[in-house]
Amino acid sequence: MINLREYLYNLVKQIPRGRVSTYSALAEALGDVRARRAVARMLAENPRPIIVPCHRVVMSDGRLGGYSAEGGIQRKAELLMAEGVPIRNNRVLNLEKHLFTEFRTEKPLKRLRAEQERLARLVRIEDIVENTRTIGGIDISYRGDVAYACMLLYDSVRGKPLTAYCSRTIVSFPYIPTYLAFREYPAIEMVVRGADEKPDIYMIDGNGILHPLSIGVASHVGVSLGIPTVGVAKRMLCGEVRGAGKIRKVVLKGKVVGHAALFGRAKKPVYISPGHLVSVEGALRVVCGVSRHRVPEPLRLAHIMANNCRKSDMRLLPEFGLKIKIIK
DNA sequence: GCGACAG
DNA sequence: ATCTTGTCGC
Repeated sequence: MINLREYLYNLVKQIPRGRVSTYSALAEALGDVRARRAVARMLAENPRPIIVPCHRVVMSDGRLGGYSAEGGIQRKAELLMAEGVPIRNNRVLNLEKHLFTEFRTEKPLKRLRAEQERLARLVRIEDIVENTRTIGGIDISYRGDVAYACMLLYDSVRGKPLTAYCSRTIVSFPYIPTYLAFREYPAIEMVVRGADEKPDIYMIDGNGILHPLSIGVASHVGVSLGIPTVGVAKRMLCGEVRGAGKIRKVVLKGKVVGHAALFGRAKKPVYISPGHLVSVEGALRVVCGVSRHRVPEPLRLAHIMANNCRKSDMRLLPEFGLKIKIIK
């Protein structure tokens, strides 16, 4: 996987002295304006200020934005003025005149988009599993760049958890809306491949085909590993909710791609969509079968376990009376 | 105040 | 997702 962070830092080095660029322009140079917040985050964590001149990156309206390096925003203003960029009231004057956007770039996010399009063509929305007796709920918790992933094997017949598989990995790819899978796939793959039990279906925290390119993290994982997956998200990424009642349809580009469902005493719905090798109705059925609270049990418990992994840095104590296995 | 795009 | 105290409600 491409190191987007270093790629960004190299783009920032292209901004000449006396010029400035913007978070959006850099996101565009990475290949998608959706990455603007990720650009801001990565620059906030810039380990080599001045060498990577992130002080030359400002907001689209000319305001300076943040500067978390030594000296703060005052220092950012001083550096820019010393380089000949006029600043008044923490704002770049005549931004157009000083704006640099002519980056030499291969727009790496475009390649990832192409990869998503390739995977999207391989998604199969049809039920291949008769009985989804066991479900593997997968969730990830983070501390900085450390990802604690948990797959919780859940017995949907007896309504109880069986085993928790936990792993710890380092992530480098930032969170960018619609590119979530590139951040989470490695950790998910590790926990799926490392487990010595195979659930009948996997439930993943995030969307399946309820995604602008029909390839949310659940579908991405399903196709990449050839496993049946269901996506369950707590917030809406795209599409429209139609109808009334506890279970409503979610429509995207004129097609029903999932459901918005209220479980327990929830006031906010969860958004259910097929990942791979399951139908829209099949995905809903699987989730309904294990839902007592807002979030379905396999994911709710996986979430708790992943959090425990993070807080204890993997020094886990037995909980819920289930088996815990650490994947190395 | 609006826009506010999963984790 | 994470940063965060006490507080509210079932």
